[in-house]
Amino acid sequence: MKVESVRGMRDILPEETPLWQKLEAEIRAAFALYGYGEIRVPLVERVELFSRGVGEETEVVDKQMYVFPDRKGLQLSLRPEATASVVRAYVEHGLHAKGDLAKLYYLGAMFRYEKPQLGRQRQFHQYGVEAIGSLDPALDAEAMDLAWHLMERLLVRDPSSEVRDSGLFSQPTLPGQRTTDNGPRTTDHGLLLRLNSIGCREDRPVYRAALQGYFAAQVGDLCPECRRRLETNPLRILDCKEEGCRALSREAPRSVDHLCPECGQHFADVQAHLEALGLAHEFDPTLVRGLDYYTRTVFELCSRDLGAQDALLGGGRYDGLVELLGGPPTPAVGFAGGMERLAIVLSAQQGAEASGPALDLYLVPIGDEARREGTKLLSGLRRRGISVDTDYMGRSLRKAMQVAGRSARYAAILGQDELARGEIKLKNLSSGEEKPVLLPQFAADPHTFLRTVDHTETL
RNA sequence: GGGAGCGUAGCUCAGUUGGCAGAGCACCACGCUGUGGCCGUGGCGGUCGCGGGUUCAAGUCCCGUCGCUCCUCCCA
Repeated sequence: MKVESVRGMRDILPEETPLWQKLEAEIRAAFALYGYGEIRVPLVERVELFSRGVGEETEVVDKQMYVFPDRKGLQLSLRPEATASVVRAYVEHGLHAKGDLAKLYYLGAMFRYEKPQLGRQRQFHQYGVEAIGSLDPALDAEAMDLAWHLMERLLVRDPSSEVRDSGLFSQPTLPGQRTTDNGPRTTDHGLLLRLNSIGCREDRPVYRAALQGYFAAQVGDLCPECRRRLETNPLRILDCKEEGCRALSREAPRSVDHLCPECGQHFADVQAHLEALGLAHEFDPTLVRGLDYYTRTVFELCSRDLGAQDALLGGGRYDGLVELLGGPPTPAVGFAGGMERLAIVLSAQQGAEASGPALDLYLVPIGDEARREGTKLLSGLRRRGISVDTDYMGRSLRKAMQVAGRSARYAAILGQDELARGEIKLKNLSSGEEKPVLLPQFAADPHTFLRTVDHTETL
């Protein structure tokens, strides 16, 4: 019986995992630089965490969330995002009682029931940060600076390597868009920060009513989906890509015109900090995010090189979520990004980058006695820090040498002749230099003896 | 959710109006009996995604289904 993977769930094979490991390492390093500590929360939560926290009417919860009963009938969800879980953990473990800003980051699998396509799986991976406990506009700016810094260290653009022709990333250059033919850059990575403020809990009903009033008067020009949104979630209309809806959205009331004095000042302060940081940002009055918990600042970091699906990560403030989930009133800000999208961009960038042999040494045994001796030798070498492997496929000497040539920097040949003399032959596989060494001494101090076949210049 | 294209060897793909299932790469053996990269010869490898239907005959035509990809949508 052949069982295949579930739709939208894919394997990441050893060929690809080094890329993911690099991604994860860069992300962890960047987060650590900004003072964030890792939190690991469960993949499974009670349904109501997301239906209440993220919002019943959001697309993510309403249409895309995996929901199932456990054996006792408890309704559970595979997490569609992590912010709600992190906040639950923050409240559950009383982190607010420590009276300090909690800076938490996570990295891991999320689940959304979507139609799979390149860079979008049903099990996908997100990284993100949550800074819980401060309303300081400088913290909003710091989150954006962190996002920007992370992309800078990942998206080092090499003009000699063309972005892979994947459709998603081969959109035609738009008018006014810069091309990549003006040499290496150290500061401009084609990044653009889109920014808006959607106000606090008090501002929202006022703005929502203003939007409803505006769109209701022109309901005939809205797409069917947006006619529904008019009642359930009028903010989402601003996000619609239908030309008719977009035209209306351009003239629609702006959330920034419905901010209370505190929110208006906060947004001004955030922008002032961004100016001070020198981050290129663009005010986008139609930017609203898909999840209900956002308040005040919302942002997306986009790449000018990615065409229509250009958002690398998104985030903002969620000053009401901690209280909503049973904690004290606590402001917070964070962002999340998709790993798959980064993996595609990175693999395009370093596709030609050849990695060296994975092993230090490959043992080529000839005959049964040598294989027995080899078993002992391998175990000892590994305990001395030499990465080493041997043939378990019964290959001929020639084939074993072939395998050695592509998987290791050195070969060690052990046969009847060598055993009789108490020796083993070491060979530098890039220079071809070869010499016999005494077996017990080599086993005791392999690093030194491997260097004795390094005299010839390697190409 | 709506629309389109594609599923043939481990991988990349040919396969004509329906008429014996193919190539390159990879793998294995040999040339070269104990020395890799190059070259040559041979070999292994297939429920043609799956299930029905039409037909003397289906990889090819029809219906269904699963999967992937693209557009749209949503977003990360």
